[in-house]
Amino acid sequence: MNNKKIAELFNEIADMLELSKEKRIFEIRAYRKAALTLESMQEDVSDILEKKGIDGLMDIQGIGKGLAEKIKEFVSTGKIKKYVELKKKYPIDFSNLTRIQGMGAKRAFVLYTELGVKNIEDLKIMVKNHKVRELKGFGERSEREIENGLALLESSKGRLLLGTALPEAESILKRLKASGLVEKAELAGSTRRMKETVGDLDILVTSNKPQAVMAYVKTIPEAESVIAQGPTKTTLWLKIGMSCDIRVVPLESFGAAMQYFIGSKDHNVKVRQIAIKKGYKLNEYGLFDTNGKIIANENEAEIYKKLEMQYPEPEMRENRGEIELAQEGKLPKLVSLENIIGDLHVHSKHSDGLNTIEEMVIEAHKLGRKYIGFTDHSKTEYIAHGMDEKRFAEYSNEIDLLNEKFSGKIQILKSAETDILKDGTLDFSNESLEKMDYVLASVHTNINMPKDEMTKRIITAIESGYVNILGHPTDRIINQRPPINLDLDKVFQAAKDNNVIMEIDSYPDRLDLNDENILKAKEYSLKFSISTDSHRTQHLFLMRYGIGTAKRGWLKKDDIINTYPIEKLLNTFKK
DNA sequence: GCCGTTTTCGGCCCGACTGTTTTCAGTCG
Repeated sequence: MNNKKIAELFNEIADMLELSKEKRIFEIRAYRKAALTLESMQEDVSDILEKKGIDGLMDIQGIGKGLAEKIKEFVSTGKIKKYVELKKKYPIDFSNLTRIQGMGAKRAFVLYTELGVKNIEDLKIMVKNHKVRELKGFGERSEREIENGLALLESSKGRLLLGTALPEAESILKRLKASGLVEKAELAGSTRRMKETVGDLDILVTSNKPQAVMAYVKTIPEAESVIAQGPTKTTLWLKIGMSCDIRVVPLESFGAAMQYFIGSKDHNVKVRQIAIKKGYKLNEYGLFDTNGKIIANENEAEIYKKLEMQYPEPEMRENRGEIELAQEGKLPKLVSLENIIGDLHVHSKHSDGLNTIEEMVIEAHKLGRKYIGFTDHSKTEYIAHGMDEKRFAEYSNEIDLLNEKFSGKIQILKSAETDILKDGTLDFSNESLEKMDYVLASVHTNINMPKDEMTKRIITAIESGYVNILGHPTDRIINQRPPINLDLDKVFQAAKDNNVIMEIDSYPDRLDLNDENILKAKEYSLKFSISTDSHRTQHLFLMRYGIGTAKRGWLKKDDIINTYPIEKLLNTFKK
């Protein structure tokens, strides 16, 4: 993946430019913005170059001729000349040093010129020998902060999964609401936008006792230490290994604060630009006219309205075109958790699930599901106790019996998560496949195949005439395993031609397809199934993560097959 | 270095918190 490396280089170039005498702050900002964009992009820049050339790069928001050429230079030579030149002057490991809280390029440079610190290891030694506190602009306090930062860096695991962050945030919110000190407490930031990974938590509260709130938040059991605290904002370090900002705002500016703190940064910059064009000023306290008079502040939707825009749901706020749609009044009405009436990817004890089919069915019924499809593994998944044809027949009989038992309450569908084998064939006999209500097919083995072969393998399965849903299509595991090598355009086209549905696997470390790939799949007018990939009853609740991802991919109710009544659903599966 | 309904020049979001340089630069989001 070139994107991450180039992003790192761009950030370092920005760091080094910050040190030059002439203040090229907008050039610096351009590098940082491009780095941010590259980091969150799914498609590798080398693929873009290959397909569309340098123009393809320049189509990316925030990347113009200069940066596109630098990207191209990196892809073809592995280097960026400008970076190499600057690095001669500043032989400092900025990208790691600036990961320390409170350490930017300028402080890192002082450490280099005064103490010769080039990297984290050097810094550790200087901190240990108490050399840092002697520097001008640093003190004992700063040295201690750096020491803490170094320790933190070693213990932190980077961005946490949404599935870890969201429950933590909800537990803190619940505590704040129960404290009696706040009127409103809401989640903001990337967690509110349901981003698949989260760097820190942002919580917003309104209170007429901000001091008391600040005193209280230090004492919550989730907190390990206090990183910073002022009269209206506290930054905590949480035991789970991430920081959490808690801000107090007055009730009357709550809407403006929510708009600001939900982000994303890119979205906000653009919204503020729109405000400026209309002669307004927007900040976290409100929307103001030229005389400083408040136009809107208490209600978030009101702010968008005054800017002549529709209200975009938080999941869409990534500056990926939602602002323009909101201005035109053309935002889609996004799917919601309430629209979901079935789950089409569920495991039981018949393979690697923890619960029986009946236990899963009872839980799904409690959740209000109208149907549940079982998709235990096929025989190739021997570690997962996958089923052969004989065991599939037993499983099939059990489902028939349970359908009689639960008749009128919830319908149980018969399927299997059929492995797509190395050559693209399916891991069940056609006879067994024909007995299923639908076929979910996934790749689990030989995941390191070259792109052409992997694409061919999946398309072969799609064209078999048996597959209805392609399970976790890219097979990535967030923070652990990259996506398989696939030409998604070809796969999506084949899926379109063969009426195959794309899965959005809600399991928090999968979220596959992800938001960007969903947006791409939507261009092919594909349909989607949001499923939980449950392996125990508790997993049936994970649906909300898939919904969040679907909303980030701008999906509407009608795009999702498990919002359909059962008759319509079964029709969708007809070949 | 990017970008365009102020369009090829001249703008580019805005404020909080910290430490320490007592009036502000650096950092962060």
